[in-house]
Amino acid sequence: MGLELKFLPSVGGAKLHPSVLKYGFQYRNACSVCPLKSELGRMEPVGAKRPTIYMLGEAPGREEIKEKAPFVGVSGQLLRLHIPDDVDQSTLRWNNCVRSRPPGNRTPTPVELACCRKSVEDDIEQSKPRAIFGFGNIPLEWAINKTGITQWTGRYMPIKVGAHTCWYLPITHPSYVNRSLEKAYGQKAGDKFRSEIEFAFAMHLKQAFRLVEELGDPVVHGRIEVMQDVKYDLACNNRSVDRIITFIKSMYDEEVVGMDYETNALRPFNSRSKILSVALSGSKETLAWPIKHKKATWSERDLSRIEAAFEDFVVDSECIKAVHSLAFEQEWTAVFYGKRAIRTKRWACTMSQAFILDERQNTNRAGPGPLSLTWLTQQYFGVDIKALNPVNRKDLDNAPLTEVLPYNGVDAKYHRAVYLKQAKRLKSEGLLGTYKEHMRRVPTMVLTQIKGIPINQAVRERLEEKYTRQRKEVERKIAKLSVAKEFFDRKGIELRPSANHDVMFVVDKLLPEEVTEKARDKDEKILNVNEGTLENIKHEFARLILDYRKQAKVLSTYITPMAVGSDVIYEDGLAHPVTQTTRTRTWRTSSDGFNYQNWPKRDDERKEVRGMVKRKGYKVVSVDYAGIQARNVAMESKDAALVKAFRERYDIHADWTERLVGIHARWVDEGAKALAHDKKLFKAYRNRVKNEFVFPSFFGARPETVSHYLGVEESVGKRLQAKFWEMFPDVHKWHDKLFKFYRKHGYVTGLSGFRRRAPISHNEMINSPIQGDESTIVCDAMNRLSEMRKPEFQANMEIHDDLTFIWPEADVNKNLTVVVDTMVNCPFEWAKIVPIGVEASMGDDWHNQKSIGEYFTDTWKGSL
DNA sequence: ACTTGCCGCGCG
DNA sequence: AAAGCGCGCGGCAAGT
Repeated sequence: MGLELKFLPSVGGAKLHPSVLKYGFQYRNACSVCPLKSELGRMEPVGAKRPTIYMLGEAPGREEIKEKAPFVGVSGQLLRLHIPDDVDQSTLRWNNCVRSRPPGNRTPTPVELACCRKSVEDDIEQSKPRAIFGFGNIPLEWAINKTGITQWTGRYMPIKVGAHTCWYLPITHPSYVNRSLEKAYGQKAGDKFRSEIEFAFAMHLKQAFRLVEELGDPVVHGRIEVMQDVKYDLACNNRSVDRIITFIKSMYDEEVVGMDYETNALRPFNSRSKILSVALSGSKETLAWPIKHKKATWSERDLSRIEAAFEDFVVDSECIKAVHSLAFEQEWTAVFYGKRAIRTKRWACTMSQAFILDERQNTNRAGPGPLSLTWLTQQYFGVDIKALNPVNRKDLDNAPLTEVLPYNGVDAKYHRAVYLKQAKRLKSEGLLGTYKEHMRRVPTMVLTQIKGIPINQAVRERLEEKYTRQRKEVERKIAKLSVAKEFFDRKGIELRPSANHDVMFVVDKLLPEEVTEKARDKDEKILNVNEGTLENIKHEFARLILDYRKQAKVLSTYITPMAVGSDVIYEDGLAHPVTQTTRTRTWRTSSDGFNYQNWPKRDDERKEVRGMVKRKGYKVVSVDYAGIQARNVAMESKDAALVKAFRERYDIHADWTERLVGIHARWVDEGAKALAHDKKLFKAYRNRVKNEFVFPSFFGARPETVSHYLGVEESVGKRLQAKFWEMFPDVHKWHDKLFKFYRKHGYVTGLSGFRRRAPISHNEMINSPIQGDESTIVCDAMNRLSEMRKPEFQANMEIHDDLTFIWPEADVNKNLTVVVDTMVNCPFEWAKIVPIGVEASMGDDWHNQKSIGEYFTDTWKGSL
């Protein structure tokens, strides 16, 4: 790496921050070896000698050096603008992680940071602030050796700087706010914030000042506190049995017990899957012991005694069992100790707590995020317990027990500790009810995961053969095109239809005149080669690429991964995808490895892949809520016209199709004439109105956008939408109300009580309650069915508005009656404002389903 | 060899 | 021309 270590002195003795240790650097003579030593004007910290808050930035900029004061440039002005008026600024002290200016305002290097560290640490140690506000990623990394400021902002944690313990509050850097303004759009007139990022920044800053007043004294755990009272027993002899069983028995009397398994696999469904060790943690002591770890030398009899005692504990004990990622722990518990153990109400999940307290996370980012135990221990105890213990997590079975067991024990101990911290916060923030509703989902989803999805391999093989053949045919056709030969001549490699890079080259360089205006942006540039672009290219190549993608997508995403021996098909022949409940920012579930929620359905040919979900002698029955999101809009807005529409079965879309023709006949040139007598055509136009006007309007689309969708002039779209709001005024008012609520509280919430926190865009504000309520209704029905504790009412799949079951043919009527009854009788008072409807379809597989009935709350008589 | 980011596209 | 929202996954390119 490019670290210039050669000029760094190597002297031992001083207490070093890990990031400094990493570079083998010592503090002595720091300034004389600093790469920035020749830069002009080293800054001194300014402000209060004994500050309440220490404002820590990244490095001085040009203005700061000129004025000899930190935070006076553009970013500093923005920051000062948002410091609440009631803050006494004479109690602040200002400094940067690097005190000289890196040339061109570049990010300071690790060496530069290391050089300044001692001086900044000393200053904090001497000035003893109650809290440090760190602006941006650099101070965050400086403080806790972790990055990800957009996810850390708005949180807080105890931190130790030198000998001084205080709070650390990460906040985004004001320059990030300034940059966000360039991209911001749709600002409301008279709004004091120029973007939602700016609003979030101001809110987090205000909240930080408030927190400093409210938080108690910070406590940071070091290695000694982490390991304290963590015991383990690896002797595997008679005395171990007594000790472990006595300990397990003592846990019955605890209020809260931390619990943790170490396993050799993520899922318990294969014969090699085993629980390696177990740890329980009570108020006084934590104990970890081996189970099936390679190095465990239990006699069969001794191990079965321990297992029996533990099973009794899991099934019978009244204490709260606190784990991290309950779904994971319950899957293993159910498979190894029985399903009856997981429906007790005394489970707690620190990951779910964290999700309810702050759902913000970047699901695209690899590595531990805000819901990980790593983050939580950092946040609540100022320590990363994973970083303290270097055991190889990926191969615990081959790690020595002297590493596995302490690791296991520390985890269990902190499950308990983090649980207690978060339980307090949930209570004080009024989120216990939301947490409880969330926790109901976990055993339900776990039981669905265990139930699994049957994949018919004969169907799969036929599909694989078919689509492989079709893909090859398209490949051959593409290879024969002259542009493919030209591509080879120009690039020296064969054209790969799967490489968009290659497709772009052909489109851009070889077919420029084939590309219609529509496929270009205002600078005549082709921005992408997606479906929309390729459809507008009048050349065989574009058509063939689209065809190729269809075949390839279906194969690689849906068919090939379902093969026996792949990582989604287990030894039982079933797929066991995970239905995640702590992932989306709207309270929907998501489906993981494989994603059963996005299997083809709309495309007439490719939807046949659903035929793989099939079990001989069984029927696949899907029951979906009809138009649930539009009903959610009615529930949220209580708009009289919309409510009436649902009660009287008035078809909004059909109505507005006719109105649209009235206002703008040109839109339906041929359609206008057909409306009266051509049912199929009318349906097509109704569909357009539904998807391009009615729904987008409910969900916050601007008139410009719906105009574009419909292909009418903006003035027409504007007029049309104005009329639409005349008909549904309270929907429009509800949009506005959401915005006001958000600006007041910093989050939006649905009728179900979940929260989505800043920063969020205007349309996200509207959408989140809709999706949240939708999910609450569907998952509640799924919960109530699951809680009947009969396997037939445990859904195989949940897809946002749909529950799917796989039943023996003879049982369908009996079972479906119960499912429909449960689904239409939604217990939430807020949902009762409109009738809810479900539609059931049935088939021999998931593909060949036919509608078998529609049932509504207000007409349901209790039988099919 | 592995991670990360982007694109493209499947669903509600 | 076009931001209604929410996801997961496969392929490729580029970085380490």
